[in-house]
Amino acid sequence: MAKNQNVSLSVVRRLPRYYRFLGELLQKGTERISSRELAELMGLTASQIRQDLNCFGGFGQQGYGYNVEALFQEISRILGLEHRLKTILIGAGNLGRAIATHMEFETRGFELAAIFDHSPAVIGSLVGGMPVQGMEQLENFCKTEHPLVAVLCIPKDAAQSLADQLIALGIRAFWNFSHYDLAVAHKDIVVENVHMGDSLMTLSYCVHDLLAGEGQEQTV
Amino acid sequence: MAKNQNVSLSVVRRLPRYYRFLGELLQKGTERISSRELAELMGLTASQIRQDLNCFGGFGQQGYGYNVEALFQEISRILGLEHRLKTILIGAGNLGRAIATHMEFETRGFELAAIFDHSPAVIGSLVGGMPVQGMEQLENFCKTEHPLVAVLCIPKDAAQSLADQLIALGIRAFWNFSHYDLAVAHKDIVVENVHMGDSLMTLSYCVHDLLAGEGQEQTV
DNA sequence: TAGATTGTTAATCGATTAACAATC
DNA sequence: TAGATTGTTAATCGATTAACAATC
Repeated sequence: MAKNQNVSLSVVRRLPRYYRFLGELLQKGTERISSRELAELMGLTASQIRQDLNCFGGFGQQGYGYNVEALFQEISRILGLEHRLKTILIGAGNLGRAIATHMEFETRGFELAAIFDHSPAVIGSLVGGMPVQGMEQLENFCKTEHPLVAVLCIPKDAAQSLADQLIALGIRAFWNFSHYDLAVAHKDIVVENVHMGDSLMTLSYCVHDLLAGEGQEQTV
Repeated sequence: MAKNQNVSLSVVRRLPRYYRFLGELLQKGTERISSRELAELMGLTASQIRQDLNCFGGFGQQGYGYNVEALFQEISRILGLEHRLKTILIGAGNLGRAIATHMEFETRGFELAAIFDHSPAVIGSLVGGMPVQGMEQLENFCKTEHPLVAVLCIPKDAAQSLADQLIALGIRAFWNFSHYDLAVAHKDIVVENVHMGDSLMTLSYCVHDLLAGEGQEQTV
C-alpha cells in the first residue's frame, strides 16, 4: 500500500462522515449522486467534496456524478476498513465495557483481541463474550499475539506510564480515552485522542454563548 | 453575560486543553508561566497562546507572564464551568451508564438531573445513584424541571425524531453520541457531536498510513 | 534601569471556495 | 450533439506564526 502523499488531516477527518452518508444513501437504494446533491445533504460545498475526493483519485464521471456504491467502496478501502488491525483494550470499567461491546470494531478496520484490567473484581468476567485478563498477562499476550493497537480506557494518572510500556511491547497506535494528552516522543506512533471532557466543556461555552446572545444583543 | 464577539470555534476548542494543563500546573504548585513555557509544554507556539487568550482579555503581565491560578480561574469562567446547566441523559445502555457515572458533569458546568430509557429492563435501576425513568415521564419532567441540555446515548435511528421532540420540550443543546449528524434546522440550538465511530475510522486510516510509510518509502 | 514578556499588528501559511475548461 | 458535472487551477478566506513596540 503506497502512502498517500500527505493528505491533510482535515480531509481525512471528513472521510468517515462521507462514508456514513454514502452508506445511508446506499441503503436507500440511491445509485448515483452529484457533488452538488451530496453537498446539500451534508452541509458542505460541492467544491470541497470534489477537492477532498480528488486527493485520492478521480472517482466521478463528468456529466454523471458519482456512483454511490463504488464511492462507498473506495472510501472503505482508503480508510482501511477491510483490514483487521489486532487490538487490545485496557481498562474494563464502565467506559471500557461500553466501548468493547458497542463499537463494532470489526466494521471499522479492527479486531478486538483481548481486554485487560488490574482490578481482581472484574478479571475473569465476560465483556462482549471475552474474559477480562489481569495486567500480569499483558506482556505475554503482546509477545505471542503482537497486537498493534491499544484502546486506553484508564484514568489519567495511569496513562503515560502504561503507554510507554505498551510501546515497548510493540503497540504502534493508541485510541486514548484517558483525560490526558499522551506525550509520544516516538515519531512512529499514532495517537487518536477522544477527549470527552473537553467536548463537554466546549458545549458549556457554546450554550452560554447562545444564551448570552439572546439575553442581550451584543454591540458588534 | 455579554456575548464574546465571534471567537472562532478553533480557539474555543483549545480552551479546555489550556484548562487541563493549567490545572496540572496548579496542582504542582507552579505560580507563574510564560506563553513560551506553556507553548513548549503543550506543543503549540507562544504566539498562538497569546492570540487565543487575547480573544477574551489581557490576562498576562509584560515581563512576568501569566499567573497560573488567575488564568485557570479566567478560563473556567470563560467556559462557564461555575454554572450548572440542567441536563438530562437519554439512553441508559452501556454507553449512557458509563457517561452518567464517569463524566463529572458538575465540574464541567452541568447538572445531570435525570436519566431516561424506554427499556423496561433498565427502568427503575440506579445509575450513578439516580433511578432510570421511563420515556413516558420525559414530557412531564421537562415541563416541570425545564432542563436545557440533553445527552443522547441512543441508536442512530432514534436520534432525529427524539431530538425534534426534545426541542419542542425546550431543550436547547445536545451532546450527541448517536452515530448520526443531528440536522438541526433551528438556528438557536447547539449540537456537540461526539462521533466515536468516525474517530476510530480516522485511526484506521492513520495506522495504515504509518505502516505504508514504513513498508515502502513514498516517491514524493 | 535593564531584561523579560506581553498585547497587537503584519506576514505567512493552509484550507476553502469559485471558476471554468475538459469530458462524459 | 447538448447538457451536466467532473477534475483542477486560481482566488479568497481564515487561522497560524512572526515581529516588535509597549510596558511591567
